[in-house]
Amino acid sequence: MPKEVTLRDVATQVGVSPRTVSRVVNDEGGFSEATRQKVLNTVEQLGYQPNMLARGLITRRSGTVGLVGGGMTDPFFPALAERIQRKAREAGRTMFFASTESDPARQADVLKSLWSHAVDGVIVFPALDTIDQLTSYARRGLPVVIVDDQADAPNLACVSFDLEAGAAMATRHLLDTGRSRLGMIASSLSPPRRRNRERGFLRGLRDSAAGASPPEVVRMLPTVEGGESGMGQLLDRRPDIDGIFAYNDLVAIGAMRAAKARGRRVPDDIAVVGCDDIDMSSLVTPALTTVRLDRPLLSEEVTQALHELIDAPGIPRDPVKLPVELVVREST
Amino acid sequence: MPKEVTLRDVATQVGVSPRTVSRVVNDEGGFSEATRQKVLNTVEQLGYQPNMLARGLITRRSGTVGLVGGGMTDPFFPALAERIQRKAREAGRTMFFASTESDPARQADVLKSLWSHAVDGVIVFPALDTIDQLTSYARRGLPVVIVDDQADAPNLACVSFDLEAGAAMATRHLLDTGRSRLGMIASSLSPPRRRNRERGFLRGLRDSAAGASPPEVVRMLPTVEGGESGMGQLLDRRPDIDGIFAYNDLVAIGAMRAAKARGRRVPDDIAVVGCDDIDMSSLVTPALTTVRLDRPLLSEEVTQALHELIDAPGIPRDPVKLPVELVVREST
DNA sequence: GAGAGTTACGTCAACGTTGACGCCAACGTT
DNA sequence: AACGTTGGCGTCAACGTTGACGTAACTCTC
Repeated sequence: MPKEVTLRDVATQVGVSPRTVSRVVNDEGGFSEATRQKVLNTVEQLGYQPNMLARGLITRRSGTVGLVGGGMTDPFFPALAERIQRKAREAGRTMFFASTESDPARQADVLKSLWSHAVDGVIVFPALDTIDQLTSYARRGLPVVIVDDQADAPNLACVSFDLEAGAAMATRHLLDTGRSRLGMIASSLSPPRRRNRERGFLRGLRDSAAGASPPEVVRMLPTVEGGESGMGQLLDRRPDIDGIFAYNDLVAIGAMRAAKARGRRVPDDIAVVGCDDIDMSSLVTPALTTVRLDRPLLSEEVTQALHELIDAPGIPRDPVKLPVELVVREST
Repeated sequence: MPKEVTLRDVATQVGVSPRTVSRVVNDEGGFSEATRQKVLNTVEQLGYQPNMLARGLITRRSGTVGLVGGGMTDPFFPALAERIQRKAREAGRTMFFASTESDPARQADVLKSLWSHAVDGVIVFPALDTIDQLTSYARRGLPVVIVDDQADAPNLACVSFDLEAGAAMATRHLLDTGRSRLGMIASSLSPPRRRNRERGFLRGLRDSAAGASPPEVVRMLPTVEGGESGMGQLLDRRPDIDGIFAYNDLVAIGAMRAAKARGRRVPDDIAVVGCDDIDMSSLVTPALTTVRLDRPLLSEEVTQALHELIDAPGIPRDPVKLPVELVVREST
């Protein structure tokens, strides 16, 4: 293979020292306009590309960020990942993507690998209860942005949606539209501290003056299949159930399928509310009422937090809590 | 920030030279069992992690691979990306992900960035007509696996689905089930060379003895919205149309929506066949008949090809063509 | 017991880049 | 005229690791 073009190659051709070429390439100043032109021309001509490994070895900045998530099977994540990646690229960084499959051990592997590749920072959708793992990295000097969980450490920022409020809104909407026997299909992958949706659901019920009967909650994998079996269990436990709040839209879609399969009509017999507002939710029949999470906003906040942590370390950051919105469609 | 633990730190603590530690860590041989134990213990104790930048600088292997795709909005891609990433990790490599947004210029940027990060190889879903761009990198020594297109160069492998056969199967299925006025919604992002689906569609029609009327083809963005407007155009051009082959499942779902919106029933009035078999396709109503692309198979072939190119360079590889399968559901 | 091979290390340079520092000429100030 | 300042560059070392090579001790062979 033809060896790479290096600073030295450009330097000898122009007739200056590598250091000067470096200065021009990084626009450090300290060179004349004439040399600048000559260097840039030669860079273009030879197709010089700086070697990020060498640069990173000395500056301790690799120009990369890691995105660590549970998996790409829930459409909410890819749509977000794409936006984050675009923003990272606009800031001149390249993105490592890594899936944890919601497994703390895998998350540990993934972080180890990213760390040894000297990423400048990571954005993490934490697997189960891994806050200690993450704060440990943050303390070792790695900028970490945690989505949908809270922690306090240097080099660490937290961004979440106000899912408790969202869940409460969804619940009140169910009650306001005449449902009174509610159930929730929650996620078996959320540790107690992160069960905001459940807290919001219960709060929404408590706040309501109406005499709704005590709610049923089941916990399932947050997938379509999980939603199907969750709905099955709820119907078994309480055949007269008439309103469901689902952990996310996939679960809600599964719940609607199971309801139909059992001869219940949505929304006539049972109302269903999801969470996330993935693209699919407006395409299914009936179109899903859901708590919309503003992905552009989240990606904006997350990347901004990360870039601030990287470029201005040491400044403590307050946790950010993003508002959510109820989108009423046909399923309620 | 606490400085990193290096080979030297381990070495001084154990009382050997850094080179010996390196030998143990990389299991090169040339050390006694006793030192091995001591080194490994100290590695563990100090939490030593090899610095991949330094290692990559000298070995010219960074332990990373790039995955370059058009975007994550089509669910086909994330599902594949996740499998590929898992296999890469099993092979000890970390994955860069980059989206080109189907724009050749962005693809060029992305490849440049990956190249300067010294990726060991890339898997590319090429944007439009960018074969020359890719072969150029391959010739410069970068292992490249191209999905769904063909090229010939050193360090380059091609893997595709036999979409022409798939499209022909879909078309014959439409004809065999009594449809005779067919239309196709193709993709405006496919350059002529890559219009296998269209070729297969037309071949399927030609091969059939039955006197089907000449087909209509429109080209749209391969999205739900594209499918909607494509269906609109087809119905305008030929109101009696009764069978549609869509570029992919998203387009097919859009087409079904548009058909319903215009009062046509699927499958009674119009049959629709998609392509890809994304998860969503079995969830919509009516469930979509589609040409299934075997994602596990593709990810297997693609990663195997890449790892062979990386680990055994110079061996020419024949293009791989993967079989497809028609899944008949309710939309036909 | 001399030569050859093997084992278990150490030494040194190099990968491509940037930080720290130094040098010289040109310029401005008093 | 002497002095500081600035612009424009070069030199050298260092980042953490591995490739190439050296070497001392030990083992085997006939």
